[in-house]
Amino acid sequence: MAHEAELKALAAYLEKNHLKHTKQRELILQVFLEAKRHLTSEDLYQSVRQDHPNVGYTTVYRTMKLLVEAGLATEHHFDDGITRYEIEQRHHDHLVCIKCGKIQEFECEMIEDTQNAIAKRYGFRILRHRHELYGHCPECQQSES
Amino acid sequence: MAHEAELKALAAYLEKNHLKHTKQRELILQVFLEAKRHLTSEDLYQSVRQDHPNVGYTTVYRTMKLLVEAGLATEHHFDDGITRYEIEQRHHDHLVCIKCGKIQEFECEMIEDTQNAIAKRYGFRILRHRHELYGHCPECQQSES
DNA sequence: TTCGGTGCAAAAGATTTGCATATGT
DNA sequence: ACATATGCAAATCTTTTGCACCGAA
Repeated sequence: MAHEAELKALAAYLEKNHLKHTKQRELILQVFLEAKRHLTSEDLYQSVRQDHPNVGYTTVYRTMKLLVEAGLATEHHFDDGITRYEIEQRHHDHLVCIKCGKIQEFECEMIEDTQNAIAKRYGFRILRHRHELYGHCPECQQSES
Repeated sequence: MAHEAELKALAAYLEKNHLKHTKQRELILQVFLEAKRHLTSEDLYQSVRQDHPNVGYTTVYRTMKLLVEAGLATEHHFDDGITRYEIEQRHHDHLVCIKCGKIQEFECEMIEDTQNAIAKRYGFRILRHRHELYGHCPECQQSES
């Protein structure tokens, strides 16, 4: 069974907060970690139900919130307004194809410096950010007339 | 009556597309332009209803989509997932206070250059982007213990 | 007169909540 | 045993749609 580290992190978080370690929570975390990134709640629900048809929507929603709290997942709202979850990992930003929906991640430290300068100018204390570039991916450019 | 330019732009758009120039459309545009930025549909609906209690939600939603089409407004999805509209103007990005909700706009050309470099690396053609910094505004930092 | 527009109510989609039951601790 | 978690159904919230009626072109 994979994802030892995450399972341990979940257990630690649950214990620390006097919450219970249930089959469902572990299961949803597993499915989430195994799946490709940027899942909607619906995606997760469907995947979970394949093996465990008795799990409800409610539990998926509640568990994803919990995983975000525990620092194991992050929530994203891209421009279509649908909530997506992603595995928490090193910070990065996104290139989103508005034709096929593909999401490409990228990292860029140079931008982070610039952000700090902007924040200072307005007196903000930055805690996090989003930086998303929308356009056409290479494949979709090919299929353009 | 203010906002001559926008009203004219609306009229031109309507005519070009064989759509009708109605009281409601003009009214909603007026309210939108007069209000402070980053309005939700709910905000708009409430404002419009103050003077014209007969206007329906439906019309507000439909009109805002139309204004976006016409290039008079832009749609934003910040991290709370609620759709907000903003007056279309020179491109800029946002600093969002996650305590009081204040939104500060900023512009930064340097970042744009970096974006182009990233896009080239992945072969994307960028059409638009979002860049949002989340944190605490100066006022909210003051009131921190 | 004709076709698009409006407003209501109902539908739809995503997410949350109430509650009785089930299950970790 | 006790407190939290679960799953269902119902409730919410935001946005969209169907439809009869209204109004601009």
